[in-house]
Amino acid sequence: MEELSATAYVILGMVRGEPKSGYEIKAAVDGTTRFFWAASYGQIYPELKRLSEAGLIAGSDSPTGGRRRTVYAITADGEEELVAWLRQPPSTYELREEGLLKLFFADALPRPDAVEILRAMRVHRLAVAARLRAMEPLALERGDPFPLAVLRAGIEFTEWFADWCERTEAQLLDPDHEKRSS
Amino acid sequence: MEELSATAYVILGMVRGEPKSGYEIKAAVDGTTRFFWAASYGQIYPELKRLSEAGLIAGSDSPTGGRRRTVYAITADGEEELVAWLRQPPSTYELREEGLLKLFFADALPRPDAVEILRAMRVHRLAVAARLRAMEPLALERGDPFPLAVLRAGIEFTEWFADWCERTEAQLLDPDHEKRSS
DNA sequence: ACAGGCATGTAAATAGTTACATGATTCG
DNA sequence: CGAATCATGTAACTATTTACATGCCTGT
Repeated sequence: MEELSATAYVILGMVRGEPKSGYEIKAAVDGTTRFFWAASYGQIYPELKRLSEAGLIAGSDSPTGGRRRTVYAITADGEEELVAWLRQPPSTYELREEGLLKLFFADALPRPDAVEILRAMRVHRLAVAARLRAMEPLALERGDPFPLAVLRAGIEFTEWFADWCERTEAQLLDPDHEKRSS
Repeated sequence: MEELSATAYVILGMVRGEPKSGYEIKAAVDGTTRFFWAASYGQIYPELKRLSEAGLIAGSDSPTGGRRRTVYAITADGEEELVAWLRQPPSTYELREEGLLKLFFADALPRPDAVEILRAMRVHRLAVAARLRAMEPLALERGDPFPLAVLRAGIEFTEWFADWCERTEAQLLDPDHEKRSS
């Protein structure tokens, strides 16, 4: 058997516990892991078929009224595969941030426009932080320690980033006195 | 004219200032933006051809001895395109971190193995932080404020992340007394 | 002589997004 | 009734990595 894709493991992890439909998996991803690992229908549905054929998940019809619906449950093989993957040291780390890329080249802009990049980044991050903070009470209620920890990583990261933007903006406007208000 | 890819702008930004060969662009990316925006030869060389045909960069032969070599310089049109892109609010933000994904599903593992994920993440981040710190003196010498700011973002982020791993590990091992040593 | 770095490029595979098509159900 | 949501799926495109092929030049 070939290597599974990261999306395959996202699916395995998501259907562990309660079985889910493709639609529900997408919703779960959007509500939780989206901030550090996304998945689209174009990945999910074909992957569900592959995982099903490989025997790592099993689909069963579960229509809601006249609306056809297939929910997938993890199999023993699937659980084994998931756990084996979890035990391997993680190897994908990428902070894809167009704002940092633009800032890197901001020398090509007049100073006020360059600073504007930082302002835009900060505004965006503050909005994200608010959304994540709003999700925290729900995650707390659920009581699952790992998703909660991951959410808090997202919150802390986003707030740290917004703060970094603010500090860097100040430094660019007043470059000689970095240490004044420590 | 169609929209340009992010890689196209990376190239435009990299050849602004001194002209560079494809090989040098790759080296520059690996030495600087790699931590938040990478590019491979498979993207760079075809993109150089496209940008050249679009008149945004201009290549000129510049062999080193008998070794053929083409360096590309940005054109006025290219500079305009780059600046227009820099002025638009950034729109790609993604923290792709397999470790967080694994941690999210770590419920499937016995507790010590779950904690091991955090330890592996931390070890990795500490190694990255060391590499980035080693690059700081050079960036300081160069005196370009934007690349330096971006590098420092990388350092701060990496160190924050390593610290978060440590704190979260401690909390998972001793969940009831989160506030003891504030 | 040989290793390693400079240099250009392509092919194939994998990954991932976007847009669309289809149709049912629910809620206002 | 119409909009939103549930639900499944595909096609086309874009992005990205990996591996390979080729060949020159420099230092040991």
